[in-house]
Amino acid sequence: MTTVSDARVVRTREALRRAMTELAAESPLDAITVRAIAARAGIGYATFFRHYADKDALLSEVADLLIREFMTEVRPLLMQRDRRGAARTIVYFVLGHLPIYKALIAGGSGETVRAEMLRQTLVTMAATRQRQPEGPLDDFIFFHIVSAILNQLAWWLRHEGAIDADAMAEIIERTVLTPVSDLRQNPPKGL
Amino acid sequence: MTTVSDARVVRTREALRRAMTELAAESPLDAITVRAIAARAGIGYATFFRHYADKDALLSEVADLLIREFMTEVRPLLMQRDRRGAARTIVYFVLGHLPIYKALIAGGSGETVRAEMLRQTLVTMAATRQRQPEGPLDDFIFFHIVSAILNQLAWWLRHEGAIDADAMAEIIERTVLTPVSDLRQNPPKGL
DNA sequence: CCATTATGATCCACTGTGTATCGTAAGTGC
DNA sequence: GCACTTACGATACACAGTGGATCATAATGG
Repeated sequence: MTTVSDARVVRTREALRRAMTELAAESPLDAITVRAIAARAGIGYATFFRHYADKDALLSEVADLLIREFMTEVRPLLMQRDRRGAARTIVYFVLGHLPIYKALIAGGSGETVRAEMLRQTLVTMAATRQRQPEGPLDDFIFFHIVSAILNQLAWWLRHEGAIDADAMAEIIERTVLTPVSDLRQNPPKGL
Repeated sequence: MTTVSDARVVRTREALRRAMTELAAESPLDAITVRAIAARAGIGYATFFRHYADKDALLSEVADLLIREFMTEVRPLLMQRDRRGAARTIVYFVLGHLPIYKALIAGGSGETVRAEMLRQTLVTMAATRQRQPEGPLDDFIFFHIVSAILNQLAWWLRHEGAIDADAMAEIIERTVLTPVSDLRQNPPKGL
């Protein structure tokens, strides 16, 4: 395959990721053609396939980079007990990278991208988990936290300005983090 | 267009809805072709287009029927203050119609179907709302309730048997309904 | 029973995908 | 700086899926 150290390759892939991000902000994923991505990136159509097997591979890479960046910042906060601090960090991190997160999480393809981010986050976290899950409840809780926060952020980014960042952090803490923490400490009987 | 009272039309459309439901349980939506739907339904390819403009129109109708059925049963419960009862009703209703809900909410196209159900539910509820939303928080809360419960049900149906119905109802009440109720009664300052 | 109308079969133009080829241009290593 | 390597753009292609059209056939409702 292509050499990764070649400056042309780096340029081309960056252009493709950028084009994908822009287009995903404007329209649903299945309305975006490979030709449109290539055209937006300013590269030839066939060249696209030298770098990515298909549209979804490119989307996966974009989502993956986003998740890595996000996790690096947010994970340390999740480990400590300060739920409000964690919520604030998440909200302000998104706010600090508004264009790309708005495009991908709340844009025309947000649906698909959130599903991909959820999938990759679950895989990543499963691999790097501190302690093993103690039962189905742990799996459920983790799934719920990630999907609920992603969906809440999507709403927030689509209604920019409707709720200020600190209020949003409080909402995430009170509607997701704290209830889930209570559930874990006092599980339903029968589990 | 086609006459709705003609027995042939009724039969054909039922066959198409059934085929769509079955196929949606098996594979992601964009992997399902109109030809496959027509073949599964036992009707001609071109006949499909006499009844639905495209695949998505059929999916919309299927989702719409599902939502009507669900709402008829669940809405009265949501109006009262008995949150645990409402959660139990939701869970047992889904359990009582397991095949179709499992197929559509948790199946191969669950992603797309949940998005469609969320969309249609928001539209329906906006039209029949008891009182007008009092601000952005009401909009947000409604979006969160519907999407969080749909996602939790999807997890539950995909991990059938992992959590029993009563425990699931308790979880929905404690992680969604009660926190949201608290939020509404005591909103973050600044809203 | 008969006029109506949905249906199945088939054909077609159109769009998007992914592969192959080939001459050109740019980058890399010495 | 120069030669070698490799990515690139352009183009052509087979293939799959879409949605519209036609027409003879069969089911339906009055």
